[in-house]
Amino acid sequence: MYYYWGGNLDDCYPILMEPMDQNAKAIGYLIDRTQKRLKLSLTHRLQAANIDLTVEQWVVLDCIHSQGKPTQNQIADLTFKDAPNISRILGHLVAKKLIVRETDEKDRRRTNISLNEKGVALFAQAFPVVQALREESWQHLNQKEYQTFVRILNQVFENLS
Amino acid sequence: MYYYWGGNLDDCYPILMEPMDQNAKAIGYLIDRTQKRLKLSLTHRLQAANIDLTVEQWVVLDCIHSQGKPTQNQIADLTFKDAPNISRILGHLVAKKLIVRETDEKDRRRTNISLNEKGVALFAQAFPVVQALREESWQHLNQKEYQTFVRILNQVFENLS
DNA sequence: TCATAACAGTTGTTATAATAACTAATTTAC
DNA sequence: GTAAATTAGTTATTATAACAACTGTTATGA
Repeated sequence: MYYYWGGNLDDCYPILMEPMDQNAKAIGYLIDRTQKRLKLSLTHRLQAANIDLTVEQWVVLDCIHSQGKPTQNQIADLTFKDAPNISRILGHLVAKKLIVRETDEKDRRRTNISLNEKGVALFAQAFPVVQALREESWQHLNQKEYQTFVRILNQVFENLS
Repeated sequence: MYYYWGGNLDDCYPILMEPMDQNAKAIGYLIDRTQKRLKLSLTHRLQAANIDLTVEQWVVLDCIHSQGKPTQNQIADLTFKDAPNISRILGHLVAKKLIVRETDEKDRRRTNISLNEKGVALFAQAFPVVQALREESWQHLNQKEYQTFVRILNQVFENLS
């Protein structure tokens, strides 16, 4: 039997299709819909809080906040996005006057990114919203389950490296 | 302590930031990167097999295959996409001559979707590719771990309903 | 029955994802 | 020391995601 990526799981449970290898599971489908709902929830909460940030913009803003003064490539690596997307997302953040682009003195190919005052303020405003979502998303689950979940998720990640 | 959505997890392990509620975890970040890699893997495998389908087009094609003759709204519900996106994805599938749109006789608002011969053939061609990915993504993990994973993932999903 | 609400689908807009092709700066190798 | 390769970032293109606004069809209710 197997479950498949892309089909109806009938109220969260996989469809039994036919006798087959038990190792073939609809991981993609299951992950996809939860990821989609998490992202949409954050989008709505940011809007409800009158915070003018998309989820992706938040991810990048958060990355810059945690890194201090990363280059665009560093942001790309850390957020698992590619260079063109980072370039454009940073463009939006610059347009919103949240960050500053500075050409690196030693290597003029590089651009160092940092939050300005408004960026720091918006991060502080958005963080509690994100934090609340994290807590709610993890309701009814304990520390051990979290560890198991992370281990399995990372195993899947590694399996495809 | 908490882990955060959007930041560097340093080789798959969460960053320790400060003493805090243990229930706040970077679920979004962890799910996001694995989902992204799964999707990219399938994209590359379909390309390598010379199958002209995007992942989303595959998901919709697979849904139609499993449902027989769904309406567009049914496809939207089953794939967790919205009506406009389904409309456009179906547009691509029609352009590729893989599916047929038919106005419902009894309710002329509805459009019934079905695979044509070429669509069935392409499904048959793509399915083993998807199946192989599913098996590989689940390597080194057993049935019990799969069940645990699904349960936790669906709990997170429900937490945000 | 006729106005109104609900429903199914389409079109337009903005943002993200992935790839390709490009410029400019720096390193490397001969 | 200079040509070639590499690296950092940008721009262009196609597809998807989410939302708003729209057309056309069916159902509801006074």
